[in-house]
Amino acid sequence: MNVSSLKKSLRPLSLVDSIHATLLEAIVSGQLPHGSDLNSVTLAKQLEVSRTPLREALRLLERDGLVHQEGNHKARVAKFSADDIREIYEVRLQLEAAAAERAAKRIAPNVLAELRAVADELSRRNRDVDWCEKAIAYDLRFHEAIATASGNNRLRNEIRRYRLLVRSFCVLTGRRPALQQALSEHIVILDALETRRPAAARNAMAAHITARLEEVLKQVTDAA
Amino acid sequence: MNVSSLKKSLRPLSLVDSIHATLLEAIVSGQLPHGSDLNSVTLAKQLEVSRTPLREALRLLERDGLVHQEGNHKARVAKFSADDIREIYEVRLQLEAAAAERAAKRIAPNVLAELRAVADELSRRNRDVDWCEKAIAYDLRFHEAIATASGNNRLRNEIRRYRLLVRSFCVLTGRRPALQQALSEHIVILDALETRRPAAARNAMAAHITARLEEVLKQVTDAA
DNA sequence: GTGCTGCATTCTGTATACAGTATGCGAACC
DNA sequence: GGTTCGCATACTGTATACAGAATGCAGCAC
Repeated sequence: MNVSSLKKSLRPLSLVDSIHATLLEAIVSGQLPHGSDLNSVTLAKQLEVSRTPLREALRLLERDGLVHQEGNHKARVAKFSADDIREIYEVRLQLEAAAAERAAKRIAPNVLAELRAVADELSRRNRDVDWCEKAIAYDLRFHEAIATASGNNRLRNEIRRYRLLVRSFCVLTGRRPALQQALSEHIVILDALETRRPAAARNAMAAHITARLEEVLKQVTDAA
Repeated sequence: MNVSSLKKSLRPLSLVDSIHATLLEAIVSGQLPHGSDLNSVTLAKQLEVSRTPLREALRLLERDGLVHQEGNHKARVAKFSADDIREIYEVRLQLEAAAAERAAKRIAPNVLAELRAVADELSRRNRDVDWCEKAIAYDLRFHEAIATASGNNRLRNEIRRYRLLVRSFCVLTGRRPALQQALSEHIVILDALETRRPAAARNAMAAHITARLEEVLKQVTDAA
């Protein structure tokens, strides 16, 4: 048996990492609304940790772009303007389009088959009660699979980072993303991947992300 | 007078930020060689700070990709394999190509004129004693100007982040980058920017970064 | 009543203290 | 002689303590 695979479970995340993960989840899930005050004393009490690891976690979140340090030494959950959202999607587009282009050459047939199978099922059974839930999980899996298939770990990490940001303002809008629409765009990308056309995959991914941006912007301006 | 513009100078960098900057400089300048041990007690003594802000700075450097946290709780200056370098340049290429494409539409004529003037001067006076120094400063300015002209702050920040990584292994190779070659590639990009051709700018930037990658890889494998 | 000043409170940033864990070396045993 | 166990040391991760800065409120002046 390969013992080294246990290492991770034996060595639990450092406090900093688990605080980071906890706050991350709280932010992207909307539990900590955009703009909320992050008082280190209060937060430390709530999380039952000391301020030292909490501070480190907050600094990481700042790097993630989810927390904004104000001039007067106050940390707040970041607020995103329409321009911020545009900027973020723009960078995300570049990263994911590159990943799709590379993935077209390298993605494993079984991964492709798996993605196609789920996409087909979602297309057929779009009246299921848990359809939304499944579709969201699929969306995650889809983008993650392509990011991984790019064969570039750093690219994959950057894509993950941006996915967090995007998730956080999907919650902000308070509405379900247009999953049905996204699914059909995914299928276009899948077609390109299956036929191993890098340029087509890039374009399809770019179109997908642009369309999602438009959707989010519409929701944001509607909400305002 | 606009007093708010003073704010930044009144509020000096936090200790964490200056430690971060100091170590960053030490790493990318080669003063702290790749692979060196980063003992928190020793480092804190050397920098005359306590371990708390130092730890935060180290974590940030880890996020920057310049420090690697090993399993046994040891921090080291990151070592980059040829594959790492390829991955980093790949991501950098996507970011900078996108910036160039956008900059072609938006870059201000006076910035363009300034870049062109320096490029011309460097082309003419390529025997000056301080030519290398000037050329390096120009390279920095060139990429920074384009990143800024992209009009996307996040994109610019990501580009800066990657430039640090790239700088750090230019030192690693222990050789001067091929500045003359880079300069002529810059001029191709400038041509595209001046004639406002986004696609051409993108392609020229992509070609430039690919060429730089090849150069660095050659130096790394030679050194090995 | 309105606005300024000074103090009390609170919060952040940094330093230090403490506990648990890894590391390296020497001694004992095979 | 080589290997293994155990201890001393050193280092990391977390908590706490302390100092300086910001905020808010009360009291005073106008």
